[in-house]
Amino acid sequence: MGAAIDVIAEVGFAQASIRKIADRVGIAMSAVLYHFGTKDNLVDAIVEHMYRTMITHLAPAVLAEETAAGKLHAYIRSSIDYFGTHRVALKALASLGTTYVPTDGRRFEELGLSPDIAEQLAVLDPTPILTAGQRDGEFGDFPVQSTATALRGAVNGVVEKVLREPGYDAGTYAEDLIQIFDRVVGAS
Amino acid sequence: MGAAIDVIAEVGFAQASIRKIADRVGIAMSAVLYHFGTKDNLVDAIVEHMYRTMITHLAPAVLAEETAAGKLHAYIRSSIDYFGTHRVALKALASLGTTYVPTDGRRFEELGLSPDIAEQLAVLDPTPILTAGQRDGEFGDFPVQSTATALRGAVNGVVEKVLREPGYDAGTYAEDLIQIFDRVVGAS
Amino acid sequence: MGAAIDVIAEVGFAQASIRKIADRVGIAMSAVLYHFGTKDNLVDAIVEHMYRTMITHLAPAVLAEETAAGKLHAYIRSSIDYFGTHRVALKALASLGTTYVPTDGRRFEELGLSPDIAEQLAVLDPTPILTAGQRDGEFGDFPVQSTATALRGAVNGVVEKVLREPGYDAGTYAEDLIQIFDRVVGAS
Amino acid sequence: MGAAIDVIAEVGFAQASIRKIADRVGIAMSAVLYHFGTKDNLVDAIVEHMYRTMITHLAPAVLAEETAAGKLHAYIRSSIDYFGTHRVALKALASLGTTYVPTDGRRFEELGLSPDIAEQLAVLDPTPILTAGQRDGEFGDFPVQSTATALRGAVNGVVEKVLREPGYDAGTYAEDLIQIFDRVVGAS
DNA sequence: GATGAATGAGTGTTCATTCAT
DNA sequence: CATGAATGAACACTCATTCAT
Repeated sequence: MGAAIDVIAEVGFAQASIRKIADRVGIAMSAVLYHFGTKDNLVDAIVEHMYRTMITHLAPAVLAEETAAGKLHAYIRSSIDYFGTHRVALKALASLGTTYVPTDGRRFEELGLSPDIAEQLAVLDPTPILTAGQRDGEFGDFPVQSTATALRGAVNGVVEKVLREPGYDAGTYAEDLIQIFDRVVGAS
Repeated sequence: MGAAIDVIAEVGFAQASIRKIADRVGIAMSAVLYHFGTKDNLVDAIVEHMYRTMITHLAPAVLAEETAAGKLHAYIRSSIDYFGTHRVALKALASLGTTYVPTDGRRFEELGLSPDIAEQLAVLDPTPILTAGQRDGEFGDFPVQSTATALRGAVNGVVEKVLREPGYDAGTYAEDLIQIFDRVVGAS
Repeated sequence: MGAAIDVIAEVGFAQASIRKIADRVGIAMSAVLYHFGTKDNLVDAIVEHMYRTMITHLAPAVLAEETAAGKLHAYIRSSIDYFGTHRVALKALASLGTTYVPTDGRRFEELGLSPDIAEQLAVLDPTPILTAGQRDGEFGDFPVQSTATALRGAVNGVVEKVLREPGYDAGTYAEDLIQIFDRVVGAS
Repeated sequence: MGAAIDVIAEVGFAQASIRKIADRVGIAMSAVLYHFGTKDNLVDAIVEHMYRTMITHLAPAVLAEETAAGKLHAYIRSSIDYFGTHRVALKALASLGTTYVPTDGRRFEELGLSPDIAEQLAVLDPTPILTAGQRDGEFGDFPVQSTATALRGAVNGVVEKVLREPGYDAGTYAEDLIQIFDRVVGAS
């Protein structure tokens, strides 16, 4: 699976044949299919694996914080840190997201989403943080939904940057983003 | 080319064979290759066409404004308006961006970029607007580069939203985003 | 047709498409077919043209001689001279001979052979010269048929040489060959 | 590979598609590509196989002889014998030689030439035999290079004969050729 | 548990030929 | 007289999948 992610990131999912993946590990192509049964299953497994990795990176940092501002900062910092340190996996996921169409009816977003994952995945959504902060008077007045969307976009924007400019300093961007969104939510 | 964009948007570039594209128009597959010569050329033409459409949508609105704030607002409004009204083309472009690897050495970003297009394309980058606004005292203090990246991310974020939620109200998001970034740049 | 010969010689008949030939002349591909009707007809015309060129090169020299030895020497000299000076046409003919299979039932040898050509083409066969020389006592004892075959092979051998070694000195080979076959036929 | 040779001989390399070859064996076209990977590789394998067959036919007979005359006679006899009994393979090789252009940069002559083959292949060249015979006084005076070229041409000439006249008696030609070239080299 | 052989569907591309203009 | 558009057949090649071993 590690090899699969590497290959997908390198050549894109469209060109990532099972044979190439197997060759990288040094086993026979049919061995891959023996284990996963189907290419769809392989993709499923990959996506699920990525979700889990992401969650274990992000969740603890956010949950450790008490205040809404703390959670917000942790969300931004750990997300961007994760994006900065997992470029290969990210590139693979980006390729999958726009390329792969499951043969069964499912949409891409439903892949690898066992119920427990779906639950924990909520941590990747800043909306609840913003809502709570506003409700508790910690934040000022601002449009919650749109700000959440903007925040997610701004965070994801670093992916593109990072893929295009290998030397990009994601850390600085994270701190700047914290300052920017503090201003937006009017953190007191 | 319209058909090609549709097909790519629907099934993704990886599954968008020339045959499927031709079938949609009702002509022979070889007729497509007769006109474009190569699948690469077809992609080139598509990308260039999209860039042109985008530019004709965005540039006039931005250039019509005098003040940096005006330009910023126009940039956000027209971008999101374009994204909201060209979802299919956008999905196709997204698929191309992550899937397509030109057979010659060029990188994806260099596709369809005749010099005149590259020049005009600068209007899609908010950085010069922010820089000018700050220099002329119209805006306050904020990290220009990171804000530009965040803004682009926030704007692009609507693409994802719009693709996932067909009924999404992009107009409201645009106005919210204007308000959000006014606060960030400290527009006086 | 000149262009056709050039193209065939350069890329071989298998890769010599009508379009490439037309491009070289600077006319439309369909114009070629307008004149020749069919690729088969084009090949026919080419082969016939080559035969005519060959005959006009070889026949006069041979016919000008009175004695069998003179004819033999002229045959060798003019053949090899022709091969040395028409390498391109020769290469094309070689490619055609081994590649082209007429769609109608005819064999390759029957191509471009109008009756008048077939008649004159006899001059390319050394057999009658050898037979006459032996009958008239000018030559000694030797197996006519096999010597004719060997002579033709030896003469044709220069084609291969000339194609492989661009600088090959065909003139010397011709004189050596005359000496060699004088010895064989026991020319008095 | 046997089937491939047959097909190439019958319809010429240009028309010898992988599908036709596979059909003759009764397997799927993709099975051929599974084993050879590429049409180029298939041709490589064929050419090498032919060289090996040729060498095992010719080399022993020539090497068994002690004298230059003996070697010369063996060369002529075994070459023509091989040509007479391997007409199909020969026709295929002729077609390949004039039609096939390797996709990588190699020239046709470099195909299938592993070093060991190249070494043994020297036996197909009569030049060393002639040189040695002249040096040791066994042969008289004659132009070595041109005679070698003529001899090779004369030997190859039988291929054409044999392909055009299925009943041609190659054995007699071989004996005649021995007699002819004995006269040329002035064998004592 | 793992593999190599084999396959059929599908890919982009080339080509000679037709045809309306 | 000549052309550009269009086509169907063929091509080499890739791929996920099956299956006997």
